Amino acid sequence: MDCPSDLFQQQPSQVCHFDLYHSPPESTSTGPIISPLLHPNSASQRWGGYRQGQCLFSELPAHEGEQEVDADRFGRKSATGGTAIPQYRLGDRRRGSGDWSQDLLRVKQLRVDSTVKREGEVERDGHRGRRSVPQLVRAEKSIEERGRRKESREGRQRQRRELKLQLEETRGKLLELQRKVWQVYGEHHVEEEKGGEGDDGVMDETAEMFSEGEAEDHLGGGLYPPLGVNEKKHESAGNENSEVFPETPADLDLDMELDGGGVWLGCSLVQGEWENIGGSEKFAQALKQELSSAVARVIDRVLHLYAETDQTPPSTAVLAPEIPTSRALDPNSDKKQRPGVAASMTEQAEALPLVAKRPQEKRNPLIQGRHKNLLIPQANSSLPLLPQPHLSALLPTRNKDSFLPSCPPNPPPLPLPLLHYTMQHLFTRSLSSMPLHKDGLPNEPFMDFRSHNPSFPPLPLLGQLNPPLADRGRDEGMRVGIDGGDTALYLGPGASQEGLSPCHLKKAKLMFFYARYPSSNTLKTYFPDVKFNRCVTSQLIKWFSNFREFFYIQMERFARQAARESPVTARERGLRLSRNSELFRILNMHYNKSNDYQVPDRFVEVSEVALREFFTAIQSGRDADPCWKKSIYKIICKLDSPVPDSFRLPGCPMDTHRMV
DNA sequence: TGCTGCCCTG
DNA sequence: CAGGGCAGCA
Repeated sequence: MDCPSDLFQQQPSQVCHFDLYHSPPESTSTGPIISPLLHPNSASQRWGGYRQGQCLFSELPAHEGEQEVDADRFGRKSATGGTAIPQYRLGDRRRGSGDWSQDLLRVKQLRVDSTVKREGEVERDGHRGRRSVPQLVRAEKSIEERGRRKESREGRQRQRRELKLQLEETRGKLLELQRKVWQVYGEHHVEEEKGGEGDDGVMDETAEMFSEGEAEDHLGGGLYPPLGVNEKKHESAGNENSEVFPETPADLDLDMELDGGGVWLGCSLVQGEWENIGGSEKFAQALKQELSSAVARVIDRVLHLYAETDQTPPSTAVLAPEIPTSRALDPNSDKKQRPGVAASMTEQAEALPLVAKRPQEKRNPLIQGRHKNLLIPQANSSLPLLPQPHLSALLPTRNKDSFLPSCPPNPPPLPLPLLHYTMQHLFTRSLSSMPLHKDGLPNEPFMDFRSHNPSFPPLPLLGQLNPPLADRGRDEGMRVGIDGGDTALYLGPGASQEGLSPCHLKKAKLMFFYARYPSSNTLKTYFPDVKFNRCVTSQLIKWFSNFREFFYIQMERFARQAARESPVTARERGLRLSRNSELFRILNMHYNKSNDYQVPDRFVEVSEVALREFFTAIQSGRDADPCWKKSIYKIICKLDSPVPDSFRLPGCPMDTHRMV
C-alpha cells in the first residue's frame, strides 16, 4: 500500500561486502564494483560487448582452436557465477589496464617478429641454390600464404583496434562509475567540503537530500548542524557511541547495530541489484540513507552531550542553540507543552511496524502452557505492578489523569529506524529541556528524557530509501509513527497533525480502558491534535478493533480455561478478576505497557462481565453457535463509560502517582 | 454504495 | 498492528 517501508521489503539475499570504506579512489580494489561489469551474463552484455574482452586473451595463443577452447573455458568459468569469478578476474585486472595494453603490444610484436622470421627463412631458402619444382610450388604457396597471412594479420589488427577501443570504452565507463561512487561515498568519508564538487548528479542528489530535509522540515541551522560537522562526527560514530551513552543491555544491541554500520551499508546492497540497470543509483540511495542516519546519530549525540554537561533542571534548562529553532518552528511552543510529542520511545517502537520487537514480547496467549488458575491471584506471580500504592489520593485530583508525557524507564528494545523519527526525539528532548510549564501545569513533573533514556538509539536501519520522496504525494493519513513523528515535530501546539503518532496509539490504548467501542466522533473529541481524515479515522477505528480483538481473545481464553479446569470454583467465586491475576496482568501489559496509568476499576468490572459472559456461554455450550460471540459483544458494547476529560487534551495521559 | 465490525493472516 | 476479505446494515 502506501507504506513507505514497501521500498525496503526487499531483503538482501546476497550481500556484497563492499570494501569501500578502506579503498582509496585510486585503489585497484574496485573489484566488487567492477565485478558486475565482468560478469558475462549481466553487465558485460550492457557494457559495450565487454565479453569480447575475453578475446583479449585469445590473442595470446597462436592456435585458433586453442583460443576458442580457452575462451569457452573462460566463458564457462564465468558463467558458473559465484564470487570466485570476479575475484579471479580481479586478479587479472589488478595488473591494470595499462598492463593489458602492454601485453597486447608484446604479443603483437612477438607474432610480427615470428612471421618476419619465418618469411626471412623462406626467402633465405629461396635464394640459397637452385630451386626445385617442389620448391617453386612451395614458394608459390608461401606467397599465397603470405598474402593470406597479411590479410589475416590486417584483420586481426583491425580486431585488435576494435577491441582496444572497446576496452577503452569499458574502462571509461568503469572510471565514471567509480567516480560516482566515490563522489557519494568518498565525499562523506574523506570529509570533502560540501561545495567542492557539484559537477556530478549523484553528489547533487546528496546535497539535495539535505536541503530537502531543511526545506520540508523547516529545520533551521540551529537544530541542523552543518554538513561538515556531521561528517566529522560520523567518522567516529561507531566507537564513540559506547562512550557517550552508558551501556545498557539495549545499548549493547545498539552498539552492535552501530558497529555494523559498514555491514549495514553492505547489507543494503544486493549483488543482484547491482547487476540491474540502475544499480548504481540504488547504491547511491543506500549511501545517502547511511548519511542521513549518520546525521541523525550525530545530532543525537551532540544534543546528548550537551544535555549531559548542562546540569540545570529541565524546567529551567535551556538548550540555547535549540531555542531559536524551536521557536521558529513553533512560535507558541513556550505557551503550551505538547506532551504528545514526548511520546515514550517504547510506545513509539511499538507502533512502528518497521521495528522488530524483542522475541519475548511476542505474545501468543493461546499457546501459553501455564497450568494454574489464571484468574486467582498468584502468590508467586512475577508481576511487579500490583497492588498499587494509592498515592493518587494524596495528589491533587487534577493530577490523577493529568497529561504528562509518558516516558518508560527502559530504552526501546531496538534501534529505531528513521531519521525523521530521530528528529522527533531530538525535538522532544529539546522541548523537555525548555521552560514549558507556563500554562497551568506548574508542578507537574515532565519527564526528563535525559534521565530515563540515557541513550538515544542510533538509527542504523535502512528505513526508507528516500523519505521525502516516499512521503511526498502519499496519503498522509497512514503516516503513523514514522511520518507522524515527523509531522509532530513541526507542529505548533494548536495545530493538528496528519497521521497518528505512537503517542496516539498509547493514548488510544488507555482510552480503551474506558471505551471499547468509541465512535468516530468520540475519537475526534479525544484526539484534538490529530487532523482527521478518512484514513486517520479508519486507522483509529482499526486500532480499537484490534484492541477489542485482543481483549476478547483473552476473555475467551481465560473463560475456557476456567471452564475446563475449575468450573465449580470459578462459578463459586463468581469469576472475579483480581488485579493480581494473570489475566489482568496480560491486559495491563497490552494496554498499559509502561504501567504508568492506573487501570480504572470500571475496566476491571467490564472485563469481569466479559469473562463471565464467555464463561457462561462456554458452559452452556452456546459456543457451538458460530455467532455466539455477537451477543457478548453487544453486552460489552453497552458497558462503555465516558472517557475522562483529561483525555481531551493532546498528548498521553498519565497517572502521576505511577511515575517513579 | 459506503461504513462498520469481525475474522483471518502476516 | 495492519491489510484484506467478508457480512451486515442504512
